[in-house]
Amino acid sequence: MAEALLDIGEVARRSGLAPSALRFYERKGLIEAEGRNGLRRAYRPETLDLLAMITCARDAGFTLAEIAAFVRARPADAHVRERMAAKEREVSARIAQLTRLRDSLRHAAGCEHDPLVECPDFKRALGRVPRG
Amino acid sequence: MAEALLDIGEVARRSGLAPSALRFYERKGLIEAEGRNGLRRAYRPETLDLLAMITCARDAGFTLAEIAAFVRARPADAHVRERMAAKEREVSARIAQLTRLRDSLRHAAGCEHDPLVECPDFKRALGRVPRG
DNA sequence: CTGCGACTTGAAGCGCGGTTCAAGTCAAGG
DNA sequence: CCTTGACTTGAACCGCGCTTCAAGTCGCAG
Repeated sequence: MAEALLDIGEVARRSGLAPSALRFYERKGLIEAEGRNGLRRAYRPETLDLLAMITCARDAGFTLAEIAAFVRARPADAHVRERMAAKEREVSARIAQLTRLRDSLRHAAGCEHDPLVECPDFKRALGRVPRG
Repeated sequence: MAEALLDIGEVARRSGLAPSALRFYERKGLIEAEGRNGLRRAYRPETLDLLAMITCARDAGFTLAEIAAFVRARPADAHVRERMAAKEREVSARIAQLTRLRDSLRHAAGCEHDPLVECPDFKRALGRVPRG
């Protein structure tokens, strides 16, 4: 099965990540090479799925350290599961916030207020009136 | 009306941002002080609304430079309006992505796969199969 | 053997979004 | 007057997420 392994260059091309980024992720414990072809890192094909998940989570605003914790998670690890559940709540909150922002942008595109920022609808859509 | 202006300290307290951040935002063109009390920056109360909007957008993943462009936008500025519309699409895409991530997390919390990352449902929920 | 080209390493550098610092300035109070 | 305390400044520093660089190593073709 050793021939099934992918060279770092191939993984880079297929994942859209730079080789330097892959090595960086390895240092951070996000991925690991299964072996080497000479000096070249050789990755299992599943690593591509893992990288897809990593970039998705990263794009979603997770830090690489957080992602590393997920990546190493095993089902037995109730502790990590709880962190996942907490993250789910975080993501939900983020979605709600982004939804408000989207609505604000949608309104702003057709609004006539001069310093757009002071449009009452725009402000209301953001829903933030802490106590200022 | 000069007495209606707020000291930087007050703005910092009410907005939840550090004074250093407010000065940083000023350098970046996001906000500006209306005047000074001695050396102290004095802000108009509306600045608090502006800051609420700024932090919202920043938390949503916009760069300060992007936000600065919005902040300076005027209704006549069709160019900026288009960028807002484009941003709205971006935000929508982000919401969709986060929704997928949330569903993945939700599933992961109860999944039995050992390296969680390799759970087929988890992967499918991420919906990323570019061509790898 | 001698290139060549794609990889290897560690270390340095970068852009972002700030914070922290030293040194200075101001208004108010004693 | 002198102190106090909150501000002022520019410059340095920080953590993150990488990229870039110099120098070295490998497999393969000719």
